[in-house]
Amino acid sequence: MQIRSMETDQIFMNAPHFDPVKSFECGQCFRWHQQDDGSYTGVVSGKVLHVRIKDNTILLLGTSEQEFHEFWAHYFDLCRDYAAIQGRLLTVAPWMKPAITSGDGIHIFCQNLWEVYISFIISSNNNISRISGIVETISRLFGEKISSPVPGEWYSFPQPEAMEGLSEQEWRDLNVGYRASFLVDAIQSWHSCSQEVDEILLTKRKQAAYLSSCSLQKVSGIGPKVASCIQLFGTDQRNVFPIDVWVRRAMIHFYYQQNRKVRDETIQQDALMLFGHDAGFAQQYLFYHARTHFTK
DNA sequence: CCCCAGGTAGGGT
DNA sequence: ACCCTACATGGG
Repeated sequence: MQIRSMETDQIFMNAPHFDPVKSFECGQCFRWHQQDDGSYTGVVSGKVLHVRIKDNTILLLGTSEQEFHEFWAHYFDLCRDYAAIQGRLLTVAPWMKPAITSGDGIHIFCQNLWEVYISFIISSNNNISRISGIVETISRLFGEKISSPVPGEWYSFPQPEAMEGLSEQEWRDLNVGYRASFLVDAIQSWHSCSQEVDEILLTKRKQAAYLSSCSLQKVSGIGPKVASCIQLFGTDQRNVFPIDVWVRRAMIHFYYQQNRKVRDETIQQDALMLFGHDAGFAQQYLFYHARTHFTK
């Protein structure tokens, strides 16, 4: 990874095996938006960043070299050896080749657990553009305005306290549909949920957050798929394999030889057995490949 | 009009 | 343990 800083608020970067656009588009995050010129702007932990790709170089606007090293490098997961992950995946599953080829450059971002928790409850039986729209709306209404060198109006993802008082009807008025009652329950349950994270943060020495799928699924609106997405994108657990319509199609296509009658539990078990601690990365490659190559 | 979307809950055999 | 369906909303 190479960094250089020509003027204030601006950084040039080269990183092998990191493709920001694929990473933004692989469905892990909902607050990175493409501008008309093809660049992306995102709001993360109260910070705004503008990302432009030019001549094989990544241009970052809105941050300093110090903040980049302290914050963005970790968020973009730049220290992980993705080539090694791909090598391990191909060793245990050569049929992953096409998915890895199309998804090469995807990084799994280190996102805020609370934001992931709420966003993926909204995601159930919903499409990505509408999920993004709802997340943007609640940020504008209940988040805090951010001042940034990046032109535009920006709002942070709301803190739990800012949404604690919302009634089911108020959620419905935000067009979340039947997920309104889920969200009321989820925000209520967050306290006990985050307490579990805190306890583990205190008892373990590493900066590792851990949440069990079981405890997550006690919350109404969180089933196996959403729970594993919260684990994968909101904690540092990577031995999880969220199964949605696209990943199911990809697994049926590549691994089960078109056998449509495979249960999700079976797919989950097989994937964890095969990929182990790399399961989350395998899942991202499969999801991205299916989304970009499968018509239906 | 239909079907689909990063699914889940609740009810039936 | 395994089906089946309703569920809001917007887009194709």
